[in-house]
Amino acid sequence: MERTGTPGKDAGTGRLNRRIVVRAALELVDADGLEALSMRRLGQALGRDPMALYRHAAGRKELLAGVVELVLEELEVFPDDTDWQAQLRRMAHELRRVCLLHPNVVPVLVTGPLSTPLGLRPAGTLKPLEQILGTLIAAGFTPVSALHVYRAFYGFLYGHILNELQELVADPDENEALLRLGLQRLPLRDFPHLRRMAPELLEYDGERELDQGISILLDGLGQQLAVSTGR
Amino acid sequence: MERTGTPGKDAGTGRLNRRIVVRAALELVDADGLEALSMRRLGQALGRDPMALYRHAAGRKELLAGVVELVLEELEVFPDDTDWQAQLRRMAHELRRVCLLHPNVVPVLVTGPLSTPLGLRPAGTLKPLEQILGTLIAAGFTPVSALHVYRAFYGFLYGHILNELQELVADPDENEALLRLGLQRLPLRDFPHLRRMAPELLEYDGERELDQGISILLDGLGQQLAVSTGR
DNA sequence: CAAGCAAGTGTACGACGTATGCCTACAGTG
DNA sequence: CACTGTAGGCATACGTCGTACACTTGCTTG
Repeated sequence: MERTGTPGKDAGTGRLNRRIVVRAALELVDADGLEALSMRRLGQALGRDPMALYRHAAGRKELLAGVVELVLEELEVFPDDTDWQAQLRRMAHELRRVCLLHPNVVPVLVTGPLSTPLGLRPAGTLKPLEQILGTLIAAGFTPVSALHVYRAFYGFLYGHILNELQELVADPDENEALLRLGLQRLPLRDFPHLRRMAPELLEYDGERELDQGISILLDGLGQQLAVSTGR
Repeated sequence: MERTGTPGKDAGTGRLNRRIVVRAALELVDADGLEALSMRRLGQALGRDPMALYRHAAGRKELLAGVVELVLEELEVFPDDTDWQAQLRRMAHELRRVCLLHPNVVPVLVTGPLSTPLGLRPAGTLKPLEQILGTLIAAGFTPVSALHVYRAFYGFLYGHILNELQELVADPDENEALLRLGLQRLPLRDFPHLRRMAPELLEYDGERELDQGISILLDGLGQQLAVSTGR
């Protein structure tokens, strides 16, 4: 089997392994989007026949699960901090950071769990759940309460990230024109408010929005905890 | 052009229009999932050549946007209510209800906006935004504040719905076995808490979870409003 | 060295979205 | 009535996709 003269840094030389394959997949997705990830394209990028990839990933879907796992591995884990609220805030910003680095992965990161029962998910994708459980249980929450907080927290977080990624645009000027035009096109009778909110819509600060959202959540949680403790 | 003898209720008889096409697409997705929706399958279901569908939808992606619009049309709009918090709670449950009716549509409902700027979205998909803006502005919020509340609220809502749909299972007994097995498979060192939380994980009440989440949000909002009003 | 296994490839199939050009039916107009 | 324009539909084909299956190659181990 001749392998010399194949283009690319590591492509075509040495044996593949799962990590190499998944990493190349992530690079492809980051560069050209989810739909650009085909087994043929990936095989080409690695200097291999596409069929070779099936030695390292069961199929395209499972490969994408590996990509998600790889992205979540980039989440930094923090030393134990006694302030669980500060911890949650940090985790939120960390997930935001990672998702902003890999915006094209977010759709599959967010919808993947819909088609994979928790018992079948790759361990790496369950790390955030374990992390929050650990943080909250260490802070005195019962496992049930910790789980409820996780659901509310991550529910909001995913929603926020989806919102923020919508605001990412290549060209802000072009976006403004498009938005104003699009809003004008809406029927006045049905959209009296939205039609005149272009300035507000154009002003978006994702980090601040996230901070405010987390504050709302934590305030509300604080109040609920006070209520259930005061009983 | 002979049209007689074509199977199906309305399939094959009369002219298509966009509504018929989009509705048939929704039925296909509801029955067999998003991936089952191909132009060929849809054409077959309608007793038409797949190429005929392009007269009514620009392409598959735009067709899916129409499906989402159709689903959002099912959201009931309520008479004006002076209690904006009760309104928000109702809207949340209404969206939940509709999403539970069409779980297969949720992935595209949630991720669609990532690839379509707001100015290019079908008007129907912007109805929820307008509704919340209207409700909050009528309750005295400024447009900016209303927009921020919308983002926090809908962010949480989408996250909650994604969570809840994960919990939908065909066979609860099989799910339990799978979950227990899956949790046991996790390394104890990395997942000390999650590994023993099968009972808690198995107990899920989506409606209650949503109610509690909304309460958390509204409490937190109430507190933030009190802070900014007390300035 | 031989056997076994992991990694890789050749070939092909069924399926996909949609470009392009042509056909049919119908409505409107002179 | 004949003609034109338009909406709806279809035939053909192309490039692309995921992956089944069988075979080949390379490496490791006894």
